[in-house]
Amino acid sequence: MNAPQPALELARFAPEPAPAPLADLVPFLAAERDLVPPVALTRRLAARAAIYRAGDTAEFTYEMIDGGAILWTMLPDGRRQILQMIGPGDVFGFAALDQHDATAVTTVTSRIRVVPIAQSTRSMAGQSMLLHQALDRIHALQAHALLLGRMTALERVAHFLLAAFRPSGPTDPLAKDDGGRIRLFVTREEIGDYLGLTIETVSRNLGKLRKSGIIALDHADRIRLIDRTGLAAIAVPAGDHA
Amino acid sequence: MNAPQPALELARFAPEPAPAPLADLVPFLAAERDLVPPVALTRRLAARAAIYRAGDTAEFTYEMIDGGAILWTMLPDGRRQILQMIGPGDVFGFAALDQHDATAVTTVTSRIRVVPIAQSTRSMAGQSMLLHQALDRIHALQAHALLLGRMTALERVAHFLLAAFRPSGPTDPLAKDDGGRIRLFVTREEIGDYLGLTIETVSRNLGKLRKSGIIALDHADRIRLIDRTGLAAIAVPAGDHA
DNA sequence: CGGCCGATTGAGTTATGTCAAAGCAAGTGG
DNA sequence: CCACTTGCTTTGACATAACTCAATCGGCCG
Repeated sequence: MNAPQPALELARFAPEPAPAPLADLVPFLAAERDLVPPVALTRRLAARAAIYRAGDTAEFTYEMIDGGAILWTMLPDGRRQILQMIGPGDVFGFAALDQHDATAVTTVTSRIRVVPIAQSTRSMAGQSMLLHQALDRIHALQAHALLLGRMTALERVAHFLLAAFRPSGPTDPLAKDDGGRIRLFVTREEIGDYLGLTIETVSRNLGKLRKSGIIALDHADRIRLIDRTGLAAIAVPAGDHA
Repeated sequence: MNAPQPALELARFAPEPAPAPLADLVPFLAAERDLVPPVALTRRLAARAAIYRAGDTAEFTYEMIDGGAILWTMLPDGRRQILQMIGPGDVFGFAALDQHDATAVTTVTSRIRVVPIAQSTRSMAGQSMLLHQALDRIHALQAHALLLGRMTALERVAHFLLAAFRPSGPTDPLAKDDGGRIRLFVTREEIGDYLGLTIETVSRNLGKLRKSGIIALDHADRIRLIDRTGLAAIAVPAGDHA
């Protein structure tokens, strides 16, 4: 469980030519950000592009129009925890009002609306919106803490799948195809880093769900949901508690 | 790792005579909450008293004046995850604007300031305060996700101790005595449920830190910090990452 | 003093991690 | 168009950290 090979880790997580964070791509905003309200613009990003990185000054909030991204923190030795899978409709980047404490990277080609933070915090409506977003985030993080601290690998994977099969509501990092079949836009490693597991454990437990007839894996990233009730039963283990 | 004995769990977590949530103790606030600003009052609670429970209507925010509390969620089968250890200065109870998604219980005799939510959200200053509190919470929950998902038992215990030995800043569930010696107000079980470990693992790793001369355990709940640097080195494993 | 509750310690089990070898698609260059 | 490379996934064999079960210890309170 301890320190992996640094060189390898570095190669894996540092997008090689180190693409400039989005904030750098829109420096002109710095001048405009104190002007009239609707100062916001939409940018298109390629897959695996950094939106911002831990340590960057937090100057903007972002809204995922379409596409997907992941948000993560990591330990100095490279162990990584993915904190959120960002999908259409999600607002992010407001975690701290000074410096980002995590890194956000797209998983697929995405369109993102960029809004200066100052603009959001100025109006009552903006503040209220941010507060609601923040409370949602707290709720989700608390649920995730329960998952990371107290659930088995199988339960975690079931949870992930259940979220993935939600009818394309906000916060899914994947697009739903036709009836019940989805395409995953995240690798096993990302699923593992989200669930606090290794890729092998993720793979084995997906296999277990396949063998028990709850899902079908047409291909590594094409999954069909066969037995939603069964999946839900695993995700939320019934207990005779009051 | 699965479902423990329900009867036992129930007995452990349900404060026997089921004390009324704080909200019930101050029903008169319901009438006053729309009046002039400084409608807020301080209440004193005994140790192990419920402040609110998951499912209760969220009508108030709370500020711990002095004392301590823990905040938790649990699975239907009784597995519990403690989400926060609340100490003097901490504001809590605002996690959702409709229903509480967690349960808050004092660990020691406490004084708590109770403020109607409506009052906090009305003014710009109140909203701004809540937003800041929420962002702090997000930051802490993200750090905790990294701990739960990616750290070893020893690292988790080291983290907990480091937080416990912080100079009585907000968010410690324990009071500092004299130089470097603290008294813990939480049981091993609570530490375990906070760190995603069992009591035995907590105990063994405290023992390990004791044997390596980093802390001294005068008594189960009296700890002396001998080597802060050593403790910090364990909590944040050095890595040669960029 | 005796009982009780929490903590510690020991012994054995197991879920998950680690290391390593294939397997499989998709892409690339000859 | 095919052989090769590449990157991700799957599967197997093995190691181990953490859990489980159980006994003992140690304050504390009546």
